[in-house]
Amino acid sequence: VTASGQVDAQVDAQADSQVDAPADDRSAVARRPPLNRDRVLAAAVTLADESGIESVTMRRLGGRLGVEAMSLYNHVANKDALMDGMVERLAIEVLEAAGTVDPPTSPTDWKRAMRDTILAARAVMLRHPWGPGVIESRTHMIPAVVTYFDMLMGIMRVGGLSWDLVHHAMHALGSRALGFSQELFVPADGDEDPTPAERDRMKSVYPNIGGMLDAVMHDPSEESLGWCDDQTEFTFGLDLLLDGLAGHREPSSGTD
Amino acid sequence: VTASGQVDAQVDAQADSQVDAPADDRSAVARRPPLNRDRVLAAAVTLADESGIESVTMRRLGGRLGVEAMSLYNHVANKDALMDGMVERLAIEVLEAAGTVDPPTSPTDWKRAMRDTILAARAVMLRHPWGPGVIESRTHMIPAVVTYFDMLMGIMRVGGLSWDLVHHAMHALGSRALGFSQELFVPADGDEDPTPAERDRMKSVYPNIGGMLDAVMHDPSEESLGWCDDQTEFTFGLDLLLDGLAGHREPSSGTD
DNA sequence: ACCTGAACACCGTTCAAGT
DNA sequence: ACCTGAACACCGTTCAAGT
Repeated sequence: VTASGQVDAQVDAQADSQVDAPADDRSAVARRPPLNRDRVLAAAVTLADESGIESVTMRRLGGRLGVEAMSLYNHVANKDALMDGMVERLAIEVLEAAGTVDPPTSPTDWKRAMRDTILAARAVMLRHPWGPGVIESRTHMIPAVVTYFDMLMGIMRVGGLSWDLVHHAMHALGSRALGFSQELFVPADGDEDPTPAERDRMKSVYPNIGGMLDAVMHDPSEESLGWCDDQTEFTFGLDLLLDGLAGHREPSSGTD
Repeated sequence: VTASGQVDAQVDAQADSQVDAPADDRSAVARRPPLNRDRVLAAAVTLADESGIESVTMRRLGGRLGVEAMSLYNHVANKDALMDGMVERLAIEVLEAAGTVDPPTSPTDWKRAMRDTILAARAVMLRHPWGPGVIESRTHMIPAVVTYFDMLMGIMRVGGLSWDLVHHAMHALGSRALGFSQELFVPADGDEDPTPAERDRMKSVYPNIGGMLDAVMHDPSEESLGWCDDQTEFTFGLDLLLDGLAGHREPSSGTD
């Protein structure tokens, strides 16, 4: 009942690069480079990207790596530590993306820099849809995430915001600082726009939602990707917060 | 291996009100009022309140109700439907709390009404700490939650906000509309304020967080419950959003 | 109509044993 | 040092059987 049939192709290519003799199972195991924490975490991230976070089980992850589930415990303390490691990898990716954003060139440039940085983080999250859920399930800090937060705070300090306001800002942004805002009731992939009949029923029970549907769906304005373009909504909320924070700056810290 | 020892006391009192003869197990089961969906959901909410959401398993919930786990499937389709039902109960509690808030008395009163309503919802969430997590895990709409959202939208319409702005507002508020903003890395109960030594180490790795700790912890301003008073931070972020939305109102809709 | 008992297909995790 | 195999204590869920 071995999982050797599922040995990761990339790993094999690496290990077998200068070996062409067909090997029996024992030597295959012996030749295989020993697992390490990094390879375990990378495989977990890939598995979550491809099949969703619920498919990341110790047994299935072991299978991916050509190893029994129990071997993983040599490299991560337990499943919780595995999840911490996945968030760590994700945060490192966020830091890399954030590093390509132009730092603020003047105090009044802080809002642009915050916006670009957070949207860079968002781009990473869109590549790893399991990110938000796993991040919010963590109960203790992950260093790379803290480093990212420290970076955002540095941008705001350049903008002249007081320590107290920076503190409020981090709380007000919350998960938006990392580029996501957990959507309530995200419609399933298969869901279509409501039919007129459904809209009628909806309007009788929920008059305001009904009215909104009529108004917002009627004019699919220029560049919208749909009547609920997530990117548009995200940036709207983000700008609302950043503009509000700007209004709370000390008068002495200049205008913008 | 029966769970009859854990029969809910309240249920027994109800069932036995006019029966005083000691009964054997068979008649006890026969006399017990049959379970129904409402009692199952109420027990699940109580169990989650007392022992946390992770303790709500079909087996344990059955035990609470003096019934085998499999009996629950007569009243809820599966565990997911059970969770939906729990959110439904929670949302009904939110609607009750929101119903005690004064409706807006004038267009300019909409911000006050939104604020009071959302803070009323927040009070309910504080009584049910499992609420945010379970709500965010739901993938389809729960009617009572939609009713609550419709109510919020009604308040904004009284305030003269356009349908388009109301739509943006609901997205911008996100989970804040329900009274919570998922805290990233909520410190464990046992965690104390960082010691000076920890602060020094922190300052060298995270200069901005370190600076903030110095500044914000130094002056425990008047009425704060601590250097990270959740209620203060929640209302700060909420006001930021509501004020920002007010700024987006059509000029024609009056001043406030 | 409602409930039970046994079973199934999964989990995370332990432990002793192998190399 | 790293990996395996068997086992344990849980899950959600099914199914046939009881009343």
